[in-house]
Amino acid sequence: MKKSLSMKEIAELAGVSVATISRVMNQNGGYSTETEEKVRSAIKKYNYVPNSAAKSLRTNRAPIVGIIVPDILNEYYSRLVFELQMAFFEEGYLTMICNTNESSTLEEKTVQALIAQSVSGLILISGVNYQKRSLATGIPTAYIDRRPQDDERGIVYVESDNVQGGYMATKELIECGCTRIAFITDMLGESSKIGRFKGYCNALNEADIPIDPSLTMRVQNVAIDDAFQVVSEALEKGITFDGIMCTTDMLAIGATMASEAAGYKVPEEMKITGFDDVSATTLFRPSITTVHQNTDAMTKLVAELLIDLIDGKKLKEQDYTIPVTLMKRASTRGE
Amino acid sequence: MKKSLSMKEIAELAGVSVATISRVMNQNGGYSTETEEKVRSAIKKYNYVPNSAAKSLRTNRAPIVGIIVPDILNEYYSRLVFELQMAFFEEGYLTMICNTNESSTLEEKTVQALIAQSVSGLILISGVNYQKRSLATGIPTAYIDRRPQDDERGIVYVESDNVQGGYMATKELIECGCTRIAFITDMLGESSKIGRFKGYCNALNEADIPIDPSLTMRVQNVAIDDAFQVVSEALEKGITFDGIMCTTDMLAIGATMASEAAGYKVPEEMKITGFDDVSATTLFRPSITTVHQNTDAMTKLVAELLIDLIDGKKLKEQDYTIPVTLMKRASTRGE
DNA sequence: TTCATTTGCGTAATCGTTTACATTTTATCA
DNA sequence: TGATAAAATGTAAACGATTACGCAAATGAA
Repeated sequence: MKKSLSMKEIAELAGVSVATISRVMNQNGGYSTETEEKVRSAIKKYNYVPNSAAKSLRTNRAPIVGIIVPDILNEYYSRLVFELQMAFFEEGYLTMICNTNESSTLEEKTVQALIAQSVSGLILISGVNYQKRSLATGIPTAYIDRRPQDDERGIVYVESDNVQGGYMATKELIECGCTRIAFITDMLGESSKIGRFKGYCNALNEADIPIDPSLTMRVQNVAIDDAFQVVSEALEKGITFDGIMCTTDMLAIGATMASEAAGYKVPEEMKITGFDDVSATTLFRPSITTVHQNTDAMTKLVAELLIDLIDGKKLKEQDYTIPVTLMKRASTRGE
Repeated sequence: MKKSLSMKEIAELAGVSVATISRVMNQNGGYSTETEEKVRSAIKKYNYVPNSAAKSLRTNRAPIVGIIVPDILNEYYSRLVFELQMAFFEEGYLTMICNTNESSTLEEKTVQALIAQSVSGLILISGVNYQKRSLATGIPTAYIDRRPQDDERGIVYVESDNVQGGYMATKELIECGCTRIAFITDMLGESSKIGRFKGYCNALNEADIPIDPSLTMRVQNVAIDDAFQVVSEALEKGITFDGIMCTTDMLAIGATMASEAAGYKVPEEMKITGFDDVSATTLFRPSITTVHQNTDAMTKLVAELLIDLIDGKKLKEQDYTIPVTLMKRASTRGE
């Protein structure tokens, strides 16, 4: 284990003081071009790498941002994480990506651990307001995709226009001739899902279709099997509907499978929409009509906001909503 | 910004010295149960969180392991990363997951950055031997999935039995009646792909089928479109074959689409196998016969090995191969 | 030339831990 | 009871950076 040289040693080798090395490293000025040259060549020659623990200790901040994600196996979230990482790397930040598996206890532990690492900032996909719980006080924090339930507009938040997305998906079903439209979601606790439900209601109201509570179905996980089961049961029980709006693509795929298994042709006798536009929507037959979230815009924006926060800038706006796009495919319109 | 208390302050509040606090925190012994109780309650009461930068500075090691992954949007890799993260979290390590997008310059930068963070160890999915390049000297390192090309058995490495996997997939095609079997892969530079090719050759040899170089096709990326194109072209050119062994599932899906587009029925007239067993293989119709990698065993093992390395233990064995399983599905056998 | 500024650089305190060593307290035993 | 060993606790020096402060030399104005 060849330990790397410290600033002090480099200083001796370069014939200057540690202060000068530090100044050159951080380009703080207060040195001549001549000295700078001397220092730079010593740094290069001896391959000096500053000790970031010492730096963090002194400056009370590491060039790292923590990212809390509930389920990295979900393609939508892994896309978010991927883009976040790229955005931060370009700005000189490393990211610690932490998957919480939708477990709040694991999430809390992880946030603790990240804080202990004195990360510069936190990106959260979470329904918990840590600032309020005074866990993350003082650490710049921005939320994306999910808004904490107990938010009082104190947080920085970026989301898709879920209401609009829910509205567009439902309207597509109506336009394609559906008159009884079911709604499937996992827990309605997440703000994004609530928005989608609101959009669903808006579209129905606009078309003067009454909202039938028996057509709202809940599911434990956003998994194909869960949707399959709940749709199969509803159909068996004799509940009738000719369209299903699902709050995720996996639910839509499960719903399609169940409909077909029960003898309904999709899209002829049953039309279905998803949400997120993951790759499976075009791999699966019929391809799934879905709402595309502009993750690229979302992640770039939230990264920018967090960095502004870290740099101590005041934000004009704390709350952002990004437009979505409807992708019309076979599950509503056929090939 | 409410700064959290330091050990010194806690010490005063608890009426003991910093050394005692430290001893209790690290359970180093040398304190009475009574004192321990006093310390613990103060820690809890004032919500003390140790500063990890200071700790790292002193101990010269952060409880973090870096993970380099080439493409986190690839479900196989995201599964690997997910499991790695869980395994390390359980052992008290946080992970810094860094996606390199298959770019070697980005990869190098990232490794540099991780080292500067004084991570305790590195998990690499990479074809580059950083120890040899003396970039990562002294940092415990383990490779998974890809073996560095210039390896001289100096590294710790865990992989699937790719040769066996390639053999099983090809043999399945032969058993199902194929006589001219194509092979599609991306760059053959990666050790895993080379192994799969070797398995393919082994199976053909065993069945006395000559290896026809015109049946080996290369593709730029492991993307559906790339496979679609190369298979379509081959078919147009009049190259004949009745089976395709693909080195990833996405290639298999693309190959299937191309075959069907060219008028071949899968599996009746064209049989296809994939590799990795991602979820799309069962979503896609026909479902894809594929080789399942035991990622759970791989990640648990590599995490254990790296931690042993970090703890300074000697490893009995440096090189591990994990068995794979063939998942027989519709693309070779029909429904 | 003289005094005031500015510039360049070094000294040393500091961040919050760990830990070797010193010191005090308690336990053990003849 | 004393002497001695063992256990519990405290003191202070690191770790490697940043930075306030001070001093010397260079520059400029008069």
